[in-house]
Amino acid sequence: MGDNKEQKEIYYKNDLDEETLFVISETFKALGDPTRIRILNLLFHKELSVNGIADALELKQTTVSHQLRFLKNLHLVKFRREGTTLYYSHDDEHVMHMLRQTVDHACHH
Amino acid sequence: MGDNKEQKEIYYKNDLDEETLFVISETFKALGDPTRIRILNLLFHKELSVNGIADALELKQTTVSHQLRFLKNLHLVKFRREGTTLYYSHDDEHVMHMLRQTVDHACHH
DNA sequence: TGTATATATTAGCATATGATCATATTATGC
DNA sequence: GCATAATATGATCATATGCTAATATATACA
Repeated sequence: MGDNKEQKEIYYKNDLDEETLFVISETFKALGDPTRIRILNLLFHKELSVNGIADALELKQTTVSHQLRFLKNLHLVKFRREGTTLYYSHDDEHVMHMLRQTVDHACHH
Repeated sequence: MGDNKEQKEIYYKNDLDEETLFVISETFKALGDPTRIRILNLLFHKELSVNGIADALELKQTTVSHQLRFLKNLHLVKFRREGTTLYYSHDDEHVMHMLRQTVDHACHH
């Protein structure tokens, strides 16, 4: 490896430690399912209730709820309560940015 | 939605069509497995033979071969032949960039 | 042709995943 | 308290996924 640009060069290990690997793969796994992609894409602009998401995407309430729990565990979405209604919104700029980039990449092709 | 920055604003659909959805989810699925992440991370710097990858990551040759086929089908890696040896290297800058970003994101935490 | 090396393919199995149904929880208003 | 609306949870099932062993293919070279 060259010695130029040493200040900007970052050394990357040939292999990743188990914990890092787990975090990375879980993050990408979250984006590796059509239903979750649709939900996150929908939440790109606006917050929505569980039933709001279900109606917009023509999914069962229970399906949406399960996937939202999955996304919430990974801190990719958050929610606020208003009475009995929970309004969900996205909660990870990095992931949303990657999703947007990849949507663009896929569309312009 | 505002009318400002109209030239740079892009309209995104509330829902994605099936084909786009498939491409996106397959791409992220590829990055959603620890073994494939390790292989791509290893190929970030250099090209390597199948056995080279297997040795570096302490994986079976057949495991590496299977995952390379998976990645090749998605055009994420390519190879060149030299005798009986196949040297694999990465073949998708966008995906490699996302991977690097996410590795950084996961490490600095 | 035969042998050795490198890689690919097939088949099997164990586990993970995602959708659905039924049911439970939570909050509101009467 | 009771009824209703919104959401969450648990269990089940079919399918997807990933690793492995065994086998096949391909190339080089004697």
